[in-house]
Amino acid sequence: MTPKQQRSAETLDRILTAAETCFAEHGYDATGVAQICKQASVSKGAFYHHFSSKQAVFMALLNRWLEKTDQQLSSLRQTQSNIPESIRSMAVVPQFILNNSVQQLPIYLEFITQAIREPEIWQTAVEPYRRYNQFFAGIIQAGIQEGTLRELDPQIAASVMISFAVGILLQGFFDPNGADWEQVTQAGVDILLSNWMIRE
Amino acid sequence: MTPKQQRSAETLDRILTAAETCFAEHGYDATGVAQICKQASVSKGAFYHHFSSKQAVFMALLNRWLEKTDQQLSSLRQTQSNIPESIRSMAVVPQFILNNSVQQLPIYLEFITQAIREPEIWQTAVEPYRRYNQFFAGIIQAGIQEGTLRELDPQIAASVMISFAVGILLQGFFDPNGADWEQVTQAGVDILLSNWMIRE
Amino acid sequence: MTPKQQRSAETLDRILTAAETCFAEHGYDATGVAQICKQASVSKGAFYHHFSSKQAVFMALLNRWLEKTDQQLSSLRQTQSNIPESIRSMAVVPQFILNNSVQQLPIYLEFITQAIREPEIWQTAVEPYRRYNQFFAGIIQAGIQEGTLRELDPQIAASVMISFAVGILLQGFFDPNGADWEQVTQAGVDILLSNWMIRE
Amino acid sequence: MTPKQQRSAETLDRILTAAETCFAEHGYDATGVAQICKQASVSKGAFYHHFSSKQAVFMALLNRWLEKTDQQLSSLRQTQSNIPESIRSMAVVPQFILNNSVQQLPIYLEFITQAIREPEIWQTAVEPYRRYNQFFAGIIQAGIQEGTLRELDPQIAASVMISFAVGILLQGFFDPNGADWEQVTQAGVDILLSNWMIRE
DNA sequence: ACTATCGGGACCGCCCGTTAGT
DNA sequence: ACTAACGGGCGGTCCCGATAGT
Repeated sequence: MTPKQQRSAETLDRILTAAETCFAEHGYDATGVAQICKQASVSKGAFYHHFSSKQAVFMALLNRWLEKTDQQLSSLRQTQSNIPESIRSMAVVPQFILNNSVQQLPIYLEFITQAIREPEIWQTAVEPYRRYNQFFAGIIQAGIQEGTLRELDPQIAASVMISFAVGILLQGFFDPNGADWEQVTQAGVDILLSNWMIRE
Repeated sequence: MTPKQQRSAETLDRILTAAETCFAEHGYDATGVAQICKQASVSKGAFYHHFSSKQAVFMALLNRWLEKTDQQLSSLRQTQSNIPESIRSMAVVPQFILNNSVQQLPIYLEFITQAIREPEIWQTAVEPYRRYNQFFAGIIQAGIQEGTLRELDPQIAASVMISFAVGILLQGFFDPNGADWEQVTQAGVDILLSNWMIRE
Repeated sequence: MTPKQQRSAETLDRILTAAETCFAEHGYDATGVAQICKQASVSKGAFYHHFSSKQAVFMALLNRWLEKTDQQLSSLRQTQSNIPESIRSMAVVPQFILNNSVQQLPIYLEFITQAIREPEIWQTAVEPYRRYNQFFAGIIQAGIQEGTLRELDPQIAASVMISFAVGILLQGFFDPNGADWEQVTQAGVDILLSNWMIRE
Repeated sequence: MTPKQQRSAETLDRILTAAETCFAEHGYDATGVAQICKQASVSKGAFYHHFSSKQAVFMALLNRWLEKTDQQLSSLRQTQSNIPESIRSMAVVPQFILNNSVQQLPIYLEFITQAIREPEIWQTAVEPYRRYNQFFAGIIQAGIQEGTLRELDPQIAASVMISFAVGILLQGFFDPNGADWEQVTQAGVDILLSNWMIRE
């Protein structure tokens, strides 16, 4: 890695981070390229050297997020205990997200909003999204095989679980004080497991 | 002079409808006032005669939607059967929405997105939102009283239920063919009720 | 004509005239819309209310010029004398143009240059251009019928005449002092007529 | 080091050729330096290593063209026959240009357009231009001396001839199918010679 | 109530040229 | 000799809103 390449990579990262901040704070449309450049202490020339358009930064941000999520998910699997315990421990995730990355959440909403209208964005997002579904379906499948979960359609079960999580996130995001989201999450997981687990 | 007022009301409605279409199709920011006017076959002057700004139309649209939702909710309650049956029958609602008003959905997402940043929008939206929660909490409360549901915190239960529904809507909207959302809804409702209902 | 319409027409004319000046002085590309607006004492909003783009002004200018040329040509025909005299008297035209509208000439060059690349411009320009050819062919035809010109192909003869005039204009424009263009014109016309006229 | 110099010369030529193509296709102003570099498969640094500015390439192109024209003109003189025949044989030149280098022609128009506004360009172009005039004047002078052309002002005659040719080129370029330019050229040359030649 | 004209700001994208580095 | 990264400014377009007039 020559010093030049390193500098270039730093610039690129500064732009991405600045863009993330700005988009999160003011939204994609309300954020100007000039604003991003200023925040990143980078000239417009540099900006357009690294990205072909404002959209491109948005896409890059999306990809960056998807990669990070991929990593976090795979690290989530390494639990030694049985599947039901595993699922129960996942109950902290929504709460964690709501507590730690509230400011990032508006961007995720915009990812979705844009994905509807920009086929390119949708294409980029839908593939990982479906993979995530498979990931959870796999966990449930494992639970069935290990004999701790009753026989159920893993795909459907995964979708139920994710729907529940997504709903909590969206509402916790929109109205953080409208409910005790921690309790709600807990209650939801309890209900799911009470139905899925095999009682001895 | 009634005919004049009527004409005025028609113009107003044309603007609102046009705005709804445009916002849904291209998004709030990407939609220009001129575009709305053209779609509504109305001059810009007329637009600004009826609305003080683009934001104002957006707010009006939001209010219109909230009112409609209010009506639909209250019509939902008039079920003669017992509460569990009532809830079970609600399972068709998400599917109905996904089938019939897909093109409207992007605008609801924008309502949320904007609500985060515009306190005025948030204020307008959060009150009805909480009311809806209460509405469902009330239903559950009724179920407990009528003896068909076990003792549970109505608020939490309502939130669980709504979270689940919201998650389904968001995903069914983002990836309609990613899962059989009808089955997922059915499965979710079954799980909830199996946990909530009092078994005899 | 209401006062409003009148004001609008004035604005439009101010823009056109300003654009003509700027284009002639600095060229189409080097002239900014802002510059035109400033010269015309008009806001950008007004500019884009009347014209959809910078190109549109250019086209309007072209049309304006073509119309003016149409008028001048038709007024040229009303000569009482015979055709050869008529043609001989036209010899003053190039000189007149070179003396009086030198500053306009760069625009005409740009009309041609752009016409090559913009089919829309070409379409607009080629029709009148061919009409002008017909006009001169008609004159020559008349000379043949009146018995002062020998039998010759009017189309070809007209093209020869016009080619000669165009060449003089282009060179007189590029290098005004490179030759005595008045004499050259005179000599050319003499040669043409000596060949075309019927000697008695 | 010869191989290095050769490589450098090749690069330079690639840039010039690429620039010629781009300028001809999109015009000087509409062509970006980046575009030229891409077409030449060369980096911007290399471009500015060889040329100080975009203008400089343009000038280099102009010079290249003038040199080539110089060569072609001098090769034109080597005719053994008498001057009138020589002139008559030149009638093929415009047709040849129109047939073979139509795509180059827009660039020549830009040479002229720019020459009007850039004194440096004008200076570069006007000297050869006048030399070309002298060249043709010399031919006519020779014709007079050899007794095949009548006594006439060689300068004026040359200008008449060139004007005619220039006019044909410009029109044949603007509207190739507007006339049979071959016939027009032929007719023009015939007229000129019928007037200039000494009849026996 | 409704229209046409207008004001001027601001945004995205690009462009020409420079420079640090190979 | 050649490259990639960068600087900063400008240009066309559009947009929201205001105003003068019907």
